[in-house]
Amino acid sequence: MAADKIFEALSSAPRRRILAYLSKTDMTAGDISNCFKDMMSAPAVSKHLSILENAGLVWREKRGQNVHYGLKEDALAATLAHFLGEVCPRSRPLRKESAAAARKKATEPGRS
Amino acid sequence: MAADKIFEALSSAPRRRILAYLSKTDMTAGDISNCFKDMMSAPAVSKHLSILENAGLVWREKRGQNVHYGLKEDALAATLAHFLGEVCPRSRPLRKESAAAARKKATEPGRS
DNA sequence: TGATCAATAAACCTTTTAGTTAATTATTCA
DNA sequence: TGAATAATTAACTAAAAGGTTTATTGATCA
Repeated sequence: MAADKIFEALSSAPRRRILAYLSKTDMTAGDISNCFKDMMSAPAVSKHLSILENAGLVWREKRGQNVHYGLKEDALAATLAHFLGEVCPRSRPLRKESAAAARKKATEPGRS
Repeated sequence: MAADKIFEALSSAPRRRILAYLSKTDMTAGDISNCFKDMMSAPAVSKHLSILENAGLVWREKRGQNVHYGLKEDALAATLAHFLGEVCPRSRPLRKESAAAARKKATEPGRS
């Protein structure tokens, strides 16, 4: 199931931090690596990125020498909203609203 | 941080399944263990329950020989809504609504 | 009062995760 | 073309997760 990979990906604080960065702007692997330079090596960051990509939470695109990463908001919002709807009955109205937002977004242009 | 434990707790499919059960009704440890009887032993389920409790996602109460468990919806909803607000800008309206719902609930009677 | 049952704790084992350094691939540019 | 740079892959290690079986605790009841 897709949600398995997504929740697994979200279980790591560095990975959630990467998602937070990418929610503000797209970044290259090097940019992201720099944010963690006093915490872990570039290959470690690269692995986190591939886990996020594999979970469908980010896109990646090679441009010249660099690799750019960006957030796929909808995948994240849809999974969490679905889960909330399943587990928190009171949140079901939220889920509907989120689905509507996702639908609206899907008709707009742009990546992700 | 509290969110760390919560996301860690959510990264396991059996634990998410337990939360889904508890979203329908409170259950004893034995009830829950039964739902997993062909997948894992009772001590394994007990460990999952203690992880969920430690993350603040469920409450537990000993009644006679049994231990009853129940979902703490608000903790879950608040954490996921906060995270969504942080990472998915488009979801911020949802977050506000969720906060309002939690506030309203807080003024009502009842456990959790 | 001691046998039984529910639940958890302890001890242990195996697999997975998360990091490291060194090696590789692909691109740029002097 | 070949030196430098960005990013990833490979090989390895230490620690943590997740399961098992056995032992323990505490409540019930014949």
